[in-house]
Amino acid sequence: MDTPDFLLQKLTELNSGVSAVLLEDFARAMPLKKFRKGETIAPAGKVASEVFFVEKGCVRMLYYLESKEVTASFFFEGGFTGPCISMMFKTINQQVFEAFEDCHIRTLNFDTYMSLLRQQPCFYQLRSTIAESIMADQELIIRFFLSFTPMERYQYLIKNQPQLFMRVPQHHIASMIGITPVSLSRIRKRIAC
Amino acid sequence: MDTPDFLLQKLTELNSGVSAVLLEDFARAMPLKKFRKGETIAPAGKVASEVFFVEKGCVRMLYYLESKEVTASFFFEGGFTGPCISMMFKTINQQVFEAFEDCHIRTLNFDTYMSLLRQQPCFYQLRSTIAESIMADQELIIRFFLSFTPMERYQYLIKNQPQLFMRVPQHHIASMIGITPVSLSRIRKRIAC
DNA sequence: AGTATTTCTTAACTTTTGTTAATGAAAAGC
DNA sequence: GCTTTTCATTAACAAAAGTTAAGAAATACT
Repeated sequence: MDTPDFLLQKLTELNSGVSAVLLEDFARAMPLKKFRKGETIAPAGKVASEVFFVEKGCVRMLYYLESKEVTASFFFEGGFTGPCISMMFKTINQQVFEAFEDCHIRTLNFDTYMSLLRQQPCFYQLRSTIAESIMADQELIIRFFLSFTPMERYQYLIKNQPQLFMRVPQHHIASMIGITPVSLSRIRKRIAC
Repeated sequence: MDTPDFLLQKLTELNSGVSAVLLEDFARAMPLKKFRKGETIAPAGKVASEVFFVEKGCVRMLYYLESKEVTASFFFEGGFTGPCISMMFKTINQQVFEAFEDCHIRTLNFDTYMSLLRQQPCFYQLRSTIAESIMADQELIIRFFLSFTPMERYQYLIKNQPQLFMRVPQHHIASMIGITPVSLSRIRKRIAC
């Protein structure tokens, strides 16, 4: 019913060096929560207390700025995400996470996390591995903005994140690329002709 | 003469939870290397074997793209940096690091790092802390690109990284912002009037 | 000190993006 | 099934950025 098999599989794939038995303990410490489409999984404005694993559904991460919102990214089945910075550094969270579809989310609570690390210091290996893999993803995104034009960014996403186009409307993709929906529409026309 | 006092201070400030004695061992494992202005500290195109601490001078990080180069960032005294992703995941390095001024760099070699972690597993705490602090920096940069216009990015840098403007020519700052030097010049004019 | 190089600015022109508004198509809600 | 809302496209115009080139100012080098 509520077995964390999928999470365990993804934890294993990280190759953190932590034993299978311990990874099971870790996975079991992440209870399942369900969210309806549109619900907020983590709000901005306060210190976050938990991070997530997407078991089913799709999560949108966005920033609010002067009453406007900017979509930063989407996370699908198998993804680790959440307001890590707010939770780890106890800062006010700026990253809003919302269920973009009906979602099954496994959550890792800060206190649970700390107690796991205290009991079993080799979970620090897992922590390093997760942080470093997020770091690698972010480095790609930064390079994406620094060295690609909006058109190249769009083509990059088509090639590298095709699932995005099956599940997310175009105006959110425009936002991720850093342009308006109207501009993306024009870019698509330029490519087609 | 060659004591790693400054590095030790910065390691301590990370508040990783690792004891002062062990941090000293860690700092001593990072030998000092000197680079002349313009020299390459880490090249692209091969798997990186070490990461850095800037003890003196200024390091530029850049990407090559179709014979063009894009400046991504600068690191000054007290900064941890280097081709972490290449070193940790054994991938071909894309991030070029060069001495932008004459530099004193302390280097952490991959094998040394691994042996420190093996001997003293609590260095994993340090590893997590460093990875998470880089993650926080990168998250800011992504937000910087997603939600600011070029002019707002320029104003953000003036406010938050004034040392940049004392030590780095403007065309490199334009590159970091994601625009051409000509455009930055126009933005400066718009702000002045 | 004098020359060469780098850096910044400005101009003119092209290309791209933002903005606003209107239209039609598709999807969601009841 | 019908209405409402969301979404993508297009047009027209304004604003901003890219490109190329030229010139001035600052810097580096010998």
